[in-house]
Amino acid sequence: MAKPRTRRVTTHDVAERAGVSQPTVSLVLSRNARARVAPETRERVIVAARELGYVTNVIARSLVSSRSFAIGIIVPDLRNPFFADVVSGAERVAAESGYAVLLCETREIPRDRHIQTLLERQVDGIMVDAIGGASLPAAMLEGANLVLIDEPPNKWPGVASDAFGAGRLAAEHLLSLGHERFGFLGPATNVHAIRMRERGFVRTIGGRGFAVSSTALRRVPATAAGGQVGMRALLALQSRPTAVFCTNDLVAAGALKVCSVDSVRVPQDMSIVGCDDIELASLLLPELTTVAIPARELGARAARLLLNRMRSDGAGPRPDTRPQRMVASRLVIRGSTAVPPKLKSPESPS
Amino acid sequence: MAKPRTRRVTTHDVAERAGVSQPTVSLVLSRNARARVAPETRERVIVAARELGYVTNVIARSLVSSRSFAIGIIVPDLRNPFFADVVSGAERVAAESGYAVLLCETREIPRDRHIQTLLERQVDGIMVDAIGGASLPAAMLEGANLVLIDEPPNKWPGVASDAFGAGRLAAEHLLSLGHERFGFLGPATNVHAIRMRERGFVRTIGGRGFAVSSTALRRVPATAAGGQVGMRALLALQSRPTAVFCTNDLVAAGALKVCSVDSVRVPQDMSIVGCDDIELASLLLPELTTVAIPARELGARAARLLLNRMRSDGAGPRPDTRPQRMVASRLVIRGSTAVPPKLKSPESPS
DNA sequence: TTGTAAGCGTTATCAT
DNA sequence: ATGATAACGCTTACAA
Repeated sequence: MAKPRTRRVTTHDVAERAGVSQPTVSLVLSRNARARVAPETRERVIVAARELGYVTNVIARSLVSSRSFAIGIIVPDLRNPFFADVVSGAERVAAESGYAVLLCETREIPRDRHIQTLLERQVDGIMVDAIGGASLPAAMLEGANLVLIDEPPNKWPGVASDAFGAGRLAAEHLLSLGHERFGFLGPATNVHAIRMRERGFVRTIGGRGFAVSSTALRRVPATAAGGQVGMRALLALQSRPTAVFCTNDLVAAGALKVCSVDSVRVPQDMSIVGCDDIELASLLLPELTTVAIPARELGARAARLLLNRMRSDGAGPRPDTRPQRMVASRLVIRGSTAVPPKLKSPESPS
Repeated sequence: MAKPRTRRVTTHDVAERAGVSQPTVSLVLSRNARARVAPETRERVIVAARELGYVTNVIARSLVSSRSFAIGIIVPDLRNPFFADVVSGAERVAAESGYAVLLCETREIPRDRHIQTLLERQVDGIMVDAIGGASLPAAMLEGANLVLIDEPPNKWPGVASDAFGAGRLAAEHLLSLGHERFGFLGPATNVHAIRMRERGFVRTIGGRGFAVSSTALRRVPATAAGGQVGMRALLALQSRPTAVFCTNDLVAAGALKVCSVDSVRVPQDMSIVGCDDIELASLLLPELTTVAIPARELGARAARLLLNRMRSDGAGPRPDTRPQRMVASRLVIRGSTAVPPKLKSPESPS
């Protein structure tokens, strides 16, 4: 009962108890099972280990093998459901492969500091999501195993959602409904995916001869509060848009709320399209039409890519630069979009 | 330019370049700065380290110091915004203290497997949130540094939200509005905090001579879908409750949606109270009256408690069992609650 | 098949 | 003030 201040149980302890040498224990307990050990010896070791409550010391293993069996993931803010999903997907894949995940948020701690500590911890790889891949400290990351999530193709490999396609899908949907006056709500940002959503939307609209007028393109933070501010501005416009694409669902939720409060009927008077398809989207009323970005899948793929590259590592200088994997976006039509209200156009006086 | 397959830069390399011994480098680079080294020597070492791009190997440090400077956190599912907040709060505190956070979700991988790998990685502490603290493998955790989040007081210390108080606040609010027929929507679960929310509500109602009739207490999953199922059942009841408390905001969101769809006006015909106060709550229309549980604060406190216990560790057998810290709940009155509709009571024929 | 010996990159305890 | 020297607990040749 009264254990004398439990010291760690090591392979030496197990060896002693089993009456074998320490390396033999190591062979039995850790090895790829392709270690050739006499069955009865093996058995003795296993029994001794269990009786002693032996726990592998991964730290020691890491030191000698130069692999930490840990990977890091850096995201802006876990409170954004989108990033929580990305992390969740990555964690799952990593854990299933026996890798630990070191979580880093850049909300309060600068990105490069996180990178520094991850490097010091000898992580076998790092995943970076949406935090300016272009400006990463290349020197520091010399030889590091890096995978970018939702960043532009770069000196590092990565996985990305089809952000341009997301904007395009939103635009095509609204165009097909017959809309002609469009608004856009989103932040001024250097996050690639966010920019591409906007570009996909604007370009597609433009390709049909329409445009998002400069007054109807509002720069607002990518939050629900931002969406409210933006939509209020749009509603105050001389000639309101009949359809608005929002950079993400949070913004769309804010926009939707302002409409409801101001008795602007959605979708009859105003169509709203979001992006991401977080759970929130289907809880609002009307339910939000949005473009689904498979965040969890994105994280999972990034982790898989990272694990693959780690395996193939050490095989000399790698040809690297595999093509960027694109994860398809998907339009989810729900209740916040419809045909535009009858326009009071010059030709048809009301 | 063409670096010859960069081998790791070690303190030996730095020592050689600086013309000092390896331990001296260690003294300069790592130590609490209270190392007594000649200023010029120190300078030479620092310069050499920078020129070589030296990066501390925390793994090696861990091995010798028997501390990994890492902590683990185990949560059910990061996709629940509540847990994302808990993790976020913990990560922040840990990172600020130089600790890495190993993230573990029990959604797909069993809890005890996570614990095992955490232990193998020699984490300095573990935080466990809402996953059955009572049933934790005590033997395995012998001597481990554990902090429970939102679990009942136990053989391990912990921090918890005032879950009973949350239920009580919801009840008092509805009682003060004059409600007399109550419903409750929540899961049958062994998660302590969830049970206590229910108990706080039911007991408080009961203390005023009212009760949640068995038909109005619906067991549904703690999800939006569950809330929908539950509310549909309540609406179908002979004598509907006029006020419903939901175990969390997700459930409340589902309930609210069903009401809207069925043209049951909230709050005029039906009052709904949620719990957690996740962002969603203020994005719905009407905005959700709810009991705020400071998830982020909960995570932050848990991390602080853990860090404190780690410091005070090694000081022999610890008296442990410090009192459980309770984080206060707070009622947030928004738009989903109001006085009950005029009742068609037996005494006053319509 | 198994034991001996070496070493991973630190920190820590000594002498010097 | 600094340099040998010895751990930390493990994996991996290599020898027996």
